[in-house]
Amino acid sequence: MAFDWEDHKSYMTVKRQKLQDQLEDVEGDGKIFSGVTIYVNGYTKPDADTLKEIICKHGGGYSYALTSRVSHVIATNLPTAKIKALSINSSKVCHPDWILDSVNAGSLLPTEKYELYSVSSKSQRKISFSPTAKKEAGPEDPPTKKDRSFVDEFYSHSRLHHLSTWASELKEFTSKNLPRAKRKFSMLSSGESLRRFGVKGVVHLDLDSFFVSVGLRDRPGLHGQPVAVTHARNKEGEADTTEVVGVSLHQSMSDVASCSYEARDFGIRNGMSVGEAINLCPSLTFIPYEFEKYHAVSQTLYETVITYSHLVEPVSCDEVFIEFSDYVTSWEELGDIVKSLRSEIEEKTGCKVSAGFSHNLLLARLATRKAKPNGQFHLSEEEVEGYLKETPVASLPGIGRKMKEELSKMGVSNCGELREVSLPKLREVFGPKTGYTLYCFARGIDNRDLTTKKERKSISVEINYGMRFEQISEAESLLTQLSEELQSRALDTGVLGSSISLKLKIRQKTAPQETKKYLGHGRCDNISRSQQLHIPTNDSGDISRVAISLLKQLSPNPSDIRGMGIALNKLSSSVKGSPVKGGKMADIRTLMTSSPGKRSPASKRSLGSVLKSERGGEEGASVSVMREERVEYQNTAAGDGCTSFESAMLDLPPASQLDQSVLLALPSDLQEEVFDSYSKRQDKERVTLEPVSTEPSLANPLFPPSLSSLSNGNPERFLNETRTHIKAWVALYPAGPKERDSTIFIQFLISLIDLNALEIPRIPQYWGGSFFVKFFIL
DNA sequence: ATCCTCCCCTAC
DNA sequence: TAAGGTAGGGGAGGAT
Ligand SMILES: Nc1ccn([C@H]2C[C@H](O)[C@@H](COP(=O)(O)OP(=O)(O)OP(=O)(O)O)O2)c(=O)n1
Ligand SMILES: [Mg+2]
Repeated sequence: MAFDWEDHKSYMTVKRQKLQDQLEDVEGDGKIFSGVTIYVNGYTKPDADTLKEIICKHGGGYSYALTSRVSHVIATNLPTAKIKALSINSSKVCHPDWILDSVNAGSLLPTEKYELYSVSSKSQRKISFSPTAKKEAGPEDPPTKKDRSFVDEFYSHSRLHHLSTWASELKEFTSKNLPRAKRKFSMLSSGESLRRFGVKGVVHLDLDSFFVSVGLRDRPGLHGQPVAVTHARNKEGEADTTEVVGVSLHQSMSDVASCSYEARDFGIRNGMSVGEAINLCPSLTFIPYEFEKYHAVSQTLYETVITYSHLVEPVSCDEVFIEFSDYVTSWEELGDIVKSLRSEIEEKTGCKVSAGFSHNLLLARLATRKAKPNGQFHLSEEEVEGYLKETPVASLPGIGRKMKEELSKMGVSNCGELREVSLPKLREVFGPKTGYTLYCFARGIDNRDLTTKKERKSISVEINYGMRFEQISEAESLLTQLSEELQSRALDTGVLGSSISLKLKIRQKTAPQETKKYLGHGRCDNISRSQQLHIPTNDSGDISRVAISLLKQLSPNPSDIRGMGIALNKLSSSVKGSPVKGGKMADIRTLMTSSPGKRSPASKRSLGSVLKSERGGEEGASVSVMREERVEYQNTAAGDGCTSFESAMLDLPPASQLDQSVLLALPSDLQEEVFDSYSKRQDKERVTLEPVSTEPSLANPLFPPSLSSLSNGNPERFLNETRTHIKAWVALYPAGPKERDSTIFIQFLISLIDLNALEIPRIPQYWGGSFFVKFFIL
């Protein structure tokens, strides 16, 4: 066999990388973080253990308690009050990125940009405390493994969670940095470039057995062997690891996240269980996850890629599309660029990359399959037909287990056979869109343009592992934790949701209590229900209130719950002054008549400093301050619609819109009350009040008040507090509130209904018309 | 037609 | 033990 230059080269690269790592280690020892001792507060990314490992490796100290030794507190997200409390003993409170970036930079970076209370700090997330760990973590109460919440613990070990998180991050990174990235090549005119043929040059990059490749950087002895990344452990080719359970590994249901190509020769595949894998290859070696390393490699991959083209479409942490149409004159030239791109990435990350390229996204992707491992392949226009003919349909993106099965029933297993099926037939079986896509893909046709940024449509949190409840209250408590996690993510991404949905996995009747996978979900039915809001939110209190209400509606048997998730849908932006795409300034009429769940208009304002000053010093102050940072309510500041107050009361919410779900959740006597007030109302004449001036109303920061600032559970206090707010609000207007302003109040009441805040004061007279009237007779 | 809700499927 | 998340495309079937 001829000398394999590629292999030799990669061997050298790895060797170099290894040397470099060792050098870094030597340099790092006692260097970067000498004199630095950190204390990690709460849940961070990376987690406390990882940070400890990093800091110690680079000469710093780690403390389990906030002692005087501590020079820096590390936290990802903290309420302002807590930051102040933590920083009193002159230690700085910094984001973990300070540590990561310092390591990357090879020197101690100034903390300035990473201090949580500084203006430039990247995010201010609220920490999610679990019910069991919500005690203040003070100096005498260091965080331990034990008081980490289930949610945090789970996520820190979940590969799929990391995969999703990184994908989101990289999408954000790309859309933010792509426009201002310094590029290696300058664009050609469309007369010179590939475009002169009316053709695109699309490259698809994908790291080879990503997790394994990263793991093997530090385990050169395992190169060329069947290796898999998994949580299950026995040997590792490393001496000190205990050979725990030779036999039990055969039954392990732990997933293989990634396996080497040598392992694939045995039939092992990503996603397989360890038990299956070891049966296929008893000599398979398992190595552990190293999430932070994967993260760093992904980051480097994307930093590198965006210097090659202004057209980059992120796919995942190890996969990306790049369009070169404007940078090359021929496919040969593109091939050379791809070669250098691949070696640059391998040089920087120590991981091998394969690349496929062709004239559209589909074919570039298919070409990558042929290129792997550690190669590149150009699928030319002439080759397409022949190549596709033998390509199994399951290789087409979007065709998975189910559709492959479905096609197989039709006698179709490769693209050549798929071509024989008529378009109408495909549409009949798979629906209009899917049918058409199949028709095109079978022919190598793909007219999609590469998209560099896509607007997020939803944000969600879910756990379908380890869910075992006896009481419904336990499930509710978990929903509360998930709500906090969701709030935290919504804050980070700057979104508000107008729709909240709850998703449950419920054990199937015939499925056994004990799942095959330890604490897995087993065979389940999925059920979901959503609730529209009139005012978008990112508040965990709002979210959990709605989620729990939805849970009650779905009324599952607590012991059958195997998974739960919450999603925010119909998103709008919470960033001040940032216009929402497609958003219109809402006039009163629009607001009054809009269905719940509609996107919020561009015009927004925060509760702002007035709310803060109004209640500063009161017990609820810190809550409202936090809320102020989170939620910015939409306003009715602009527009000239004139709807009478009376008609507003009559029109909103239309009976058809009054959320059935909320209604049904009420005791039946309350339901009747509500129906009653609706039916009475229809008989009434519509009364129009004084015409209202069309000038913009006084900016009103008092309404609506923060729900979480009101006394839930105590009807009398609730009412009184709300009255206080109304009085303060009215007092703002020398000549009394304009009609339009009262609509804000109406909106507020509606939102109370949305959020089930009114479920708490279970007093019939608060409901229906009398409820509204009561507020106005102050 | 088009929209909405509740799914199912797919990909990493 | 094991860490089965998450976003998006799209279909079925009903309401408008
Ligand atoms: N079921 C899966 C599939 C993938 N991954 C993770 C581990 C993989 O390393 C990474 C990238 O997925 P790929 O599909 O790109 O697979 P690999 O990179 O491992 O192999 P290759 O791309 O060479 O086929 O995502 C996972 O955890 N579980
Ligand atoms: Mg890969």
